[in-house]
Amino acid sequence: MKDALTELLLTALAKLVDDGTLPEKPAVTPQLDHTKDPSHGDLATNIAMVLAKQAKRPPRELAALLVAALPPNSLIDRTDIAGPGFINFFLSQASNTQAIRDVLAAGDQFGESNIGQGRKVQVEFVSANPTGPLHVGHGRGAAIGDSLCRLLTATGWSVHREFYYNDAGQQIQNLALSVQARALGKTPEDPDWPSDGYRGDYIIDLANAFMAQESVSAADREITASGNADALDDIREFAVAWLRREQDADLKAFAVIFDEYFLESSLYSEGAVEQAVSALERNGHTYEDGGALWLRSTAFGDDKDRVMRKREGGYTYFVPDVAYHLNKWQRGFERVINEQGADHHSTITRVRAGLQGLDAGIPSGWPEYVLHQMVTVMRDGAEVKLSKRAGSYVTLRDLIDWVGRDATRFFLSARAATSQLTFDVDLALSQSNENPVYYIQYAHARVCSVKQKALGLGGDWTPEAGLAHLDSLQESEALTLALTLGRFPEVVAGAAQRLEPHDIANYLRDVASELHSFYNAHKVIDEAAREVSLARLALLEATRQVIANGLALLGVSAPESM
RNA sequence: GCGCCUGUAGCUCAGCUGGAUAGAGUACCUGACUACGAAUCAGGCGGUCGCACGUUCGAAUCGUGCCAGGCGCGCCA
Repeated sequence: MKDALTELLLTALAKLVDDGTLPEKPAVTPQLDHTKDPSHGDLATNIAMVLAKQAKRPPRELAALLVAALPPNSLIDRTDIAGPGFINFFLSQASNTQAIRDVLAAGDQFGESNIGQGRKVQVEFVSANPTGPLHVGHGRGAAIGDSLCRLLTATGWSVHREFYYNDAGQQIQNLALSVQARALGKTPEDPDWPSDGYRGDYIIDLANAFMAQESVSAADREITASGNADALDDIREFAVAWLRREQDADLKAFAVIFDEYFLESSLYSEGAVEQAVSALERNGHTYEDGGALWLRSTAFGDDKDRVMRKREGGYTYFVPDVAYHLNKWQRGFERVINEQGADHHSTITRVRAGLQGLDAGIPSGWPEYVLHQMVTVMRDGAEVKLSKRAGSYVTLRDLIDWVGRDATRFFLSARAATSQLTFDVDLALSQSNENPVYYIQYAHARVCSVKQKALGLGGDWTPEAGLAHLDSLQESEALTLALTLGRFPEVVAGAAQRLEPHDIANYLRDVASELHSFYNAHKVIDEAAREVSLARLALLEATRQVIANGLALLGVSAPESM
């Protein structure tokens, strides 16, 4: 719809260039916006104000010339010149209801596009180390990252979902020592409990499973415990697999899947870390000082230079990260998006600096980052800080257990990632009009119910039959809704382009609201008025489809009854 | 002290690649079920868009400076 109107405007502009009103072909394509106020029409453009200066005419006069130059068409009912020089377009009834045809024709593919043209993009998200259950921050990352993947897929990208973790570092050593201590009957209160040990109750379960020689299989590994409490390597390996399995269970409950799990340890074992370091040395971006090897990251915009190899020999944490990203680049991902908590934002400059220093032809803004701010959980009017199981933090599993998967996903992805998020457990739990998830799902279920009733009448009481009578849709509520449905592809494309899944949640709120308004104002099934009834049925089915498609992008279910 | 994010209605938040009287939910008040799902709808109340300058025909949106909150500033990961 927007595109068709843009074409008309371009034709009109070309005509004005021909007759000398405009000195040259405008460099910008006209901007068309959906209006907030119905008295401003359905779509509006500010192009006359933008071009007023070079046309050397007042905006309103230019607008009038532009309107006069519009080719004849069936899209526009009438136009209006308003305010300082806006051109308002009032769409024809047929344009308004076109979306209904489009939706029913495309079905669950409505909203999709081929903007990505099949190009590869890798999205790394969650990337939790296997030292404990996933916390709410990981949950936010999982919800946002997964929705980003769905949005990118819907817009024609070939998406690779990756989870990166460290299975061999100091934190894992602390984990193994903690499990061993539990296996030997110690508690965190004992004086010889490992310093920096993990204190959560899950360590007890883990130790018991190890001693019972249990077998565990996670998405990317499986192992049987030796049950030998003296064998720290055995414990380490088992603990990692056990926690990976735990995390997989949580991710599965959250409907989040990955194509690949990438181990930090593999970067060492396959020499990728050493190769990256040598390349940086060879390119002259390093120097030694105080027994350590430094990266001259200030040459790439960092505040200060960073230590790469510590005096005692080990590499600092960002070095394998550089090697990892070089690996991503070498795998052919010219586009990479990392979704992570904002508390790690300081690594961005370092990793990019390291990548630049490799002289591997990597663009300076690569990879892209989506950072989410912190989540605080509120319940009964107070902040919840502890989980029984994990001890020091609220887990993703806690949230799912409390409010269910749909509400958890919706709440975690319905806000801009850049905003701190307050997760109100009581609100997410309420089965009432207070809860936006139910509000949207209710709209879907309501349509399903009406559709069932219509289909029960037999004959041609189907949404498809209504397509022949769309011109009988005349009420403002119906036309408003139809126009909103037609915006869905733009909304999806915009959310994917800006990497902002919360746009979808906001849009669905609007759709549900307009559906409910229409529904309350007009009876859908009236056997005495077949044509308009069938047309309304088609409108409802199109609405249902758009809600289902939108919820799918958020990983939220679209129930037929509630 | 430095960097990043945030500051919009009592509360939770949209709007932020500049556009027309600043939106939604919630809370509060008033109405609507002998109707296909009232988990709904209609109406009302409620805002110096943190503050101040600046750019612009036009600023919540862009720039600068303050103020407030969060996160990060390790030879920890």
